[in-house]
Amino acid sequence: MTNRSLSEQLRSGNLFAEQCPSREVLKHVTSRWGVLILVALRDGTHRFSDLRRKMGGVSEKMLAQSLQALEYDGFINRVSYPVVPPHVEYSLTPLGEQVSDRVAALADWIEMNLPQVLAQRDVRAA
Amino acid sequence: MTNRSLSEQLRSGNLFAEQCPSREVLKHVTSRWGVLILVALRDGTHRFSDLRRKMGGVSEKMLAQSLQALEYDGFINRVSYPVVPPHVEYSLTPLGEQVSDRVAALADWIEMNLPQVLAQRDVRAA
DNA sequence: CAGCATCCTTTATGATACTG
DNA sequence: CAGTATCATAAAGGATGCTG
Repeated sequence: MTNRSLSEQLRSGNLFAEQCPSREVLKHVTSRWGVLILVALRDGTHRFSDLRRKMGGVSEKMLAQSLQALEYDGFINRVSYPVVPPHVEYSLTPLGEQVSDRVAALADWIEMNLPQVLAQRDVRAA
Repeated sequence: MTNRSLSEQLRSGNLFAEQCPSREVLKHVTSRWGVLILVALRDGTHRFSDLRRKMGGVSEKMLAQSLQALEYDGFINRVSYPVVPPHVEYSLTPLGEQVSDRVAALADWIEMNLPQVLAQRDVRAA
């Protein structure tokens, strides 16, 4: 018999291992702007400037950089139309939709439970 | 009639708003070590050094700092026993168990789908 | 053991200017 | 429009030494 649970047996990466590449993927997905990109793209395809307008506070540089990281991991598709002015569309890949489901579940929880969290802070501060 | 979906009506915070405090909560929860702490504590109460040993690569400083942020938000309990040498136990609060569920779902997805992600990278690099 | 304080290095992020 | 390049700053992270 084994001491490892089913989820442990199915696990191909290990976030608790210092050098595991899963940590880099986690970093991309949970990065400040990565989270917002993944959530925003659930509403469908977006252009660069649409995303930028939607996500309060991103600089062009960080948006481009975050998009590239997510594209690199295969979570988003980048389609460029060779017209002038340029037209580029970003969307979730099937793999991206899966992570996005999890990321959005977390993001939604935080948005909906923000009052409870802020209340907790006050309790502890008292 | 309304144009807002149910989830929008129930949303008390908005991560897309630049100054919304939900962004800080998200930062704590999705931070490099915050994620690992929340996942690790699902196995039950841990002492400081237990956590440190479990999480490959954390420094004392970062572990303490990350624990404080999560405690501040009310996600973890810190119980200190006034003995010598010191004995401190960390555990999830009910609120913490809820975020932890979402964080762990994301973490597990990444661990289990790491091969697919790495394969995607190769495809694009080719 | 469980930290905190300090100093130092590395990333992350931002502002600005420029280009196909 | 959709970026890239550069410069500058802030934040994250780490190493070391000290303490109740």
